[in-house]
Amino acid sequence: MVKAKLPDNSILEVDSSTPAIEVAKRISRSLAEDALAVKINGKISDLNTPITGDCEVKFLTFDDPEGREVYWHSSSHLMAHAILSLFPEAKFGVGPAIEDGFYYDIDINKTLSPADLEAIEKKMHELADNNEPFVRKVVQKDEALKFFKEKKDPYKVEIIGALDGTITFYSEGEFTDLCRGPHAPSAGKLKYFKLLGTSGAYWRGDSKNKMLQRVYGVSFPKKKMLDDHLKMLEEAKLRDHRRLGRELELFVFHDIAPGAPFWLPKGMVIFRELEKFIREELDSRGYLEISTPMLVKKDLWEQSGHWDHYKQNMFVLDVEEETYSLKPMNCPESTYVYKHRTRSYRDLPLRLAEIGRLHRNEISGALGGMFRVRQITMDDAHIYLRPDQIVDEINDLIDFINKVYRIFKFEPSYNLSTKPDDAMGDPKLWEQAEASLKKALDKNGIKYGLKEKDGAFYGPKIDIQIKDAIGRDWQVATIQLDFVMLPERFDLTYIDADGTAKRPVAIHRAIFGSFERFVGILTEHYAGAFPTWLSPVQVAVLPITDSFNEYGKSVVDALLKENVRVELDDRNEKVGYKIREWETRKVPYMLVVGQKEKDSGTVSIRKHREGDKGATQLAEFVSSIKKEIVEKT
RNA sequence: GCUGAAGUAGCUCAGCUGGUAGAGCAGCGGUUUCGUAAACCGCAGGUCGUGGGUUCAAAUCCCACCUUCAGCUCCA
Repeated sequence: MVKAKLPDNSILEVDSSTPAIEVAKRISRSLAEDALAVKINGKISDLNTPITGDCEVKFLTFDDPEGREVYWHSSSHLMAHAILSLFPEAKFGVGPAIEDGFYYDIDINKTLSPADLEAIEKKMHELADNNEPFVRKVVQKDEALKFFKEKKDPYKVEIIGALDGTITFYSEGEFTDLCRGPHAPSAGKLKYFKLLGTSGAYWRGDSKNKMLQRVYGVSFPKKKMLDDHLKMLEEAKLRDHRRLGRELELFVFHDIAPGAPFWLPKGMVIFRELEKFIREELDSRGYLEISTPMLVKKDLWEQSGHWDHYKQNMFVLDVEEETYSLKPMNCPESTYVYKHRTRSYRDLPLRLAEIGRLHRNEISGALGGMFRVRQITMDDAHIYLRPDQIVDEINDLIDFINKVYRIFKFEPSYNLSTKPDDAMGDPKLWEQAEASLKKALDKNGIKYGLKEKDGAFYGPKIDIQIKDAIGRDWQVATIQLDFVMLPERFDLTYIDADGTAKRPVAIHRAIFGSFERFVGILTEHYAGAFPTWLSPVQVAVLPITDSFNEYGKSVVDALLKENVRVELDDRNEKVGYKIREWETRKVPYMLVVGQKEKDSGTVSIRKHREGDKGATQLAEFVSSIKKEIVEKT
């Protein structure tokens, strides 16, 4: 008998060599039904893996991220099986589970059409109905090579050639694939699939290699889960900022300037509100705003190192015998502000903020709406400080970042990236800096992920991700410590209390990242229905007929006096028509005015998506909307 | 940059195998004066992404370029 310890700390005694699935059956029938794989002492294995000694056992279902991975991985095998039975000449690359589903890279002399995908999907259902088990088999390397050489599958042969140790095959029905596993017990567990599309992908991600076709799919054990997932994808499409940006007249793109938006008046209102907000915060937190030249000689970039490492992303131009570049980053030039006079330890931290226009020559294929542009406006800052000031400063930055994101109802999550192998600078400084970052995160009670060796060569960093209204993650803010790039390369010093010159540390940080990208994210996050403080038009006043235009005008004037962004809709249209239009423009408040309102000095409030809220005294509405704007709720 | 798909009116789209463009919405002009998501009538609007080629004839076929979209990082 051996003891299996379950996640709830209970112990189950079973005969040695009992397959894990039998343990699941003893726990509950539904668990045995839902289980996809098992984690034995932390190692994920197939359900029929025998339990040979005392161990901790956890069964993985679709509810566990690791269970989903198994599910999707098995689905990708099932898809490969279906593809092979429809297209026997297909050769296979790799087919892993990914964050939201799975894919398989295939080599086939035909571009797969949507109709092909449907056929594959149908075949997958047939194969799933056969409910063949996934069978694991350990094979010798030469045996494995022989198998795939006979199948004339060069990709698998290449993979096996690079493998050491145990090689395993998995078979499901007549389909056998090289695979580390583990897999779901049988194909029948795989119920609802949707193949989402195809794209090109180079073998091993290298553009020198042949391009394979990557088929993407997603699968779920319950129909509702698949439906919900597809609905979410639809929802994301409806929220597409490129479409909303045009419809709501925020910004447009034109062939004449690829990768750069034309900000329309309404979009510019949002831009300016964000700028105003961030400037108020900067002012209250001791930042000093600067503005540095956009066009500078290449000498600057040679000194900073960008000329060697970043030149392909820079716009370079020749002006009167000299080579210039549009700045792709603000950091090097901020050192000129630092250095324009001798700095004392009393000046530190010196927080230099710059809301600067940057130009980066992104390769054409990478451009995409506001998310990837060639011209960006960054809410950048460079903070110069003494090493002993790091903890306090990071602490303030975390507070700053949390405050900003709370306003937008984003959930931030933090990742700390530590010293990479090719790091520069004093190892002691690195140690101290990483400890400072950890201390600041802990002090704020922040749970964070650790990305070992993922820091920049010049210092460790904290990256902040946010989760939007439909659960998507975005990388936005960053806090990077820098001992080398700015301090060393630009030979920055301050005079310490003892009269000697010392080297400061620099912090690069951004909170929105870029205004362009951030406005794109906000547009999708709010699905275009911006909160009142950001909304380009905050109130629309709708007189019922033109005999109330005058009263409407007086309402507009009262709001204008309080700096509310208001428009009077005095067109010759029925009120239903006006309401429909302002609803589609996602304006937060509509004020309907007619005889009743005129007589009583009131307005009838209609809130976006909520409908009629009844009549209120004008003065009361003015003070409540002002409160809402000031509090950014 | 690479692979694939696409580009027709401000927007969404129709226009089959070649015979020189059409709808809805938006816009403009009128009629209507109306109480919470679309009143009615009329008008105007396009070098069919750009350039070249084939043809008696090209939105349609061919080539090049531009732009956009999906992907090119997830590693049996």
